[in-house]
Amino acid sequence: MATNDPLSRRERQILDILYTKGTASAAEVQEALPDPPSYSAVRALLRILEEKGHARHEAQGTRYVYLPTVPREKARNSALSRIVKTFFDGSAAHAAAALVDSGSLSDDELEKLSSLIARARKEGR
Amino acid sequence: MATNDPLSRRERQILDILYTKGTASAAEVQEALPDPPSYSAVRALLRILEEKGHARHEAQGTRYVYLPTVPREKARNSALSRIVKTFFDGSAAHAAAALVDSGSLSDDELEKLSSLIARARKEGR
DNA sequence: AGGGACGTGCTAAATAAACAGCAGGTGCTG
DNA sequence: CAGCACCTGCTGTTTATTTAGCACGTCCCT
Repeated sequence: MATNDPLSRRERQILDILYTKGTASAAEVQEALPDPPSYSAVRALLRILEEKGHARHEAQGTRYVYLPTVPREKARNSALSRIVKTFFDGSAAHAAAALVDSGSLSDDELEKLSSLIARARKEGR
Repeated sequence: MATNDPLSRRERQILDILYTKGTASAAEVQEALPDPPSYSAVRALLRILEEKGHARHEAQGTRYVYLPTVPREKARNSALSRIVKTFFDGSAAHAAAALVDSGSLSDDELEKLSSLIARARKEGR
């Protein structure tokens, strides 16, 4: 039931894979894992994640696919806010600036972001 | 020497504290730690972080202060790119949008960000 | 229907992480 | 200068994590 208890290294890695892929079978998790352990080790970890309430499985035909219980959007917001707190002295603005400065945004993306900001400024007043 | 080996739970917590505070004594780390263990346990962890090359200490008067070896800016960029990859399908733009949408930016910050984007668009062409 | 490929549940063993305690050293304070 | 408070170095033990192995079930293919 808990959702903010400390995850072990492997647990974190697996959960990240689930968030990246959205959904994954045990075999997919295994191959996405760095230094992949045995298949049954992966399954054991998945079971633990389920027990802790971070993941669940759905029967898809005869096999299971695993997925995170906490919705992606929630998880990503809390991941962002953790980073903001740790590396940007709590300033989301600085973090956003770092992303813009990273140079990985296309011209088109920059334009869209710009209009998003314009909208936020209107709403915010 | 290594900088991208898997850190254990406590190691990561401590390193995060060092990045948050910039610099910290063993005692400060201890009190910032959730569920703080004994003082000597903290010191043991700090020693491990040093061995792994993630932290170092400087003698300040008679005691030590600890600090990360990897500069904050580098660490934060790699933290950001990890999140972008995991939660935003690799799109830094989406991540930036999420930050803007978080509503935690002041009007002033929005304006500054906007002009930063304008500059990026000029340079980027 | 037999055999192979692939799935699951469970459990026990090896490895890693986390922890606390002790010995000694230094400086400060009364 | 004796005692206290606080620091460091080290080491052994406990607890959590990570892992592999085995038994069994199901589907599919020939």
